[in-house]
Amino acid sequence: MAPRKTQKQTSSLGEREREILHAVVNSYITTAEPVGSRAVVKRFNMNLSAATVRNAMADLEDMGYLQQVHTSSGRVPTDNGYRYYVDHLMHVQELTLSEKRRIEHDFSQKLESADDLLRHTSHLLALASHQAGIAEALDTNQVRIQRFELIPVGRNRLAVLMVDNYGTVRSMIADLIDPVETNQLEKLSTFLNHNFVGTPIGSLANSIRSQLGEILGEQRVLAQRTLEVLDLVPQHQGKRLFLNGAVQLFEQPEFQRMEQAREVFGLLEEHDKLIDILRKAVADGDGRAVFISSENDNLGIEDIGVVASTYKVNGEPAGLIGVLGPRRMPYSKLTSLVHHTADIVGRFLTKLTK
Amino acid sequence: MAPRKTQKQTSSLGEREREILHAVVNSYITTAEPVGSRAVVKRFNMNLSAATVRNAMADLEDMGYLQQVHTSSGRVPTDNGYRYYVDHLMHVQELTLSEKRRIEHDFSQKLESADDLLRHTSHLLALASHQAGIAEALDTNQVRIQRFELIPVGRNRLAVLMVDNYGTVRSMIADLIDPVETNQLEKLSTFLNHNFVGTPIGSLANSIRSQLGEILGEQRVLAQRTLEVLDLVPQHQGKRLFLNGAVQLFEQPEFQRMEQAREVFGLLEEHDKLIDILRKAVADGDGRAVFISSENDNLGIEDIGVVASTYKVNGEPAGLIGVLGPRRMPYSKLTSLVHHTADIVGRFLTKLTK
DNA sequence: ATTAGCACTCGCAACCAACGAGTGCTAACA
DNA sequence: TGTTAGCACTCGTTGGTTGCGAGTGCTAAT
Repeated sequence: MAPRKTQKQTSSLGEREREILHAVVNSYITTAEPVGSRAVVKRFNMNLSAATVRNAMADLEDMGYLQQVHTSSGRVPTDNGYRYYVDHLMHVQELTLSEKRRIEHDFSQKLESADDLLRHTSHLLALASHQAGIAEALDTNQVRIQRFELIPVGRNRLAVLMVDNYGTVRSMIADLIDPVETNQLEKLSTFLNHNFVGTPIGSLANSIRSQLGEILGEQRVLAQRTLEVLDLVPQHQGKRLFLNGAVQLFEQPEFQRMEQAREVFGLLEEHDKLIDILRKAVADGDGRAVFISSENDNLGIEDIGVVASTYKVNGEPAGLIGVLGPRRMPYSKLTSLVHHTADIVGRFLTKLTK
Repeated sequence: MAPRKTQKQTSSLGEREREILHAVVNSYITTAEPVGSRAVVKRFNMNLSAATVRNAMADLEDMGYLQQVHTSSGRVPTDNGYRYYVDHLMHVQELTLSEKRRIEHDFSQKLESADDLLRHTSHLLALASHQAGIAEALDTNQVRIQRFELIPVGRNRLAVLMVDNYGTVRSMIADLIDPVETNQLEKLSTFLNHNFVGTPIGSLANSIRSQLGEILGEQRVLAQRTLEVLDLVPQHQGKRLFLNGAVQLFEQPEFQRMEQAREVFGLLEEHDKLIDILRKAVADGDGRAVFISSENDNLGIEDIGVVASTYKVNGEPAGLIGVLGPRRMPYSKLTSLVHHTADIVGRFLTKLTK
């Protein structure tokens, strides 16, 4: 057992400090108001006087975990405060069994396609968290072509069909100049199935471009046109991100000021940045993480928090989901919600793959 | 020529009143501030005294075209005022040739699929109008099946392919219990192509359900499963609405107050309501219209305006586009922007159909 | 019919005082 | 030596007062 600390230090916290920091963050998370020493002893009926707490809070401020919005008003957690809270203090609040059941049930209804499932996920997260719910579409390296089919349609047109390992069919139509000849078609089809089955959708275009030479000699026009069409695949992937429940952020007191609100909504429209944030949140650690506002960020957004988690398909990381809200978020509930949801999403997606 | 009016009347406006109403609305549209009598004579240097204008404005208020936000402050247009302005007063500000060119050019880049085109439209509208841009997806009755293809995939799976008259291919996969027999497949395929080609996508499900009996006897299992899959088509249509540029609304002074902003953003998330509004706007008239806030609306939203237009494919109305912003909008520019864009969208979509 | 003049209204910003929540510090206490 | 009570002080918030200015409606003169 470590010797009891009696000296204040800037590096690590004593039991009392931890307790008080915990109380402050908790209180602030629920009330959104700066919390003073008296409030702490009352709400958490500690066996301490306000003055003692006051001293401890002053220390916590010195150490950078708390912050005064102005001289002589209650304290508010800093980024570091949240960070410490999330990492060491909070009791993760597991979902109840019935909540888990409901989520599970919710998903079992929605097994059509991976996209639908993920769209639904963002919806569910928004609903359950009262924050903005985010779900990234499947990583394009996770989605692999399983089979090509070429089908003549009408006279001069060719339907190119790709079935992926999630059972989704992508299809597009190529306009040809000359009518299709069946034996050429078969050759091309064999060629595609032989060389590109198993290729991740994300790298299909490059993959094909690099092997273009091999085939061009023989069946120039047909092949050329077909490959041009295949080149378009990635765009046809559709949106990479599903987002839901943004309006709920208006409820939060921190977004009552227009500036803030505008910033956040601006961010929410920039899907690339959003994904970056999720990715950054999850970068270190075990793929489940909390991101707090301006922790080493480069974007001008203050005062947001994110809880994110990677979902895995067949054991492989395949995408991200999460919720976004004000920095002051009920992390203790949200982490379990998000992580558990990620697990379920992963399981159902895995079930979809063949 | 009608005899000059010398008497005030509540029914129709004299030349002076019209002029002044025009001035007030114009001024308010650009400045967003209540406009007083003096401001009118100054900004539009009329040969009248403020007092005279004052009287006229009082009359206009009696007639319900103007409104005072409080006793003794400038006037603001009422719904009726906007309505009169839009219908009788404003000079539609045609797009310049270069603007038209740019729009046209913009579209010619995006000829992939109808959905892409419409997504792009909402984007373009948002950009050009500085309001929220909206584009409804193609009417499901406009999209007609042109050809079915059934393709065995692997062992027990069947890909169902539908090409529509826009060249878009819809495809889904049915899991079968028994391996596919080729001759059954051909029969089913012929049946589908014979009976359902030309059916609008929107009514396909019903159409098929009603003719289910005819086929079941012969090839029960295969047919059943296939039709089940086809039943899902409408959901696979994806979102019915494309929306863009909502953030820009934050710039508008009328949405600085949180209440308003929240209301509008709430509305923007309810795509069904949005479509209703567009539809209502366009219901009467020639399919091009302006909708002003609470004109006979049932939803609790105040203070919005909409400019909408129907786009036609092969002469048939096929969907709606429009912009949404505060009631105080530069209608004279926006109407031409929206209507012209609708024309172009229609033309390009028509080009897509085969 | 139009205009000038004038008293009046009302929102808005500035200022002020009172209040109260909360602090830091000091001195007393266990 | 850590804890507590007491107290003076800070600072945001609230509510009331005031003055200003934009704009009006009305009346009387043109």
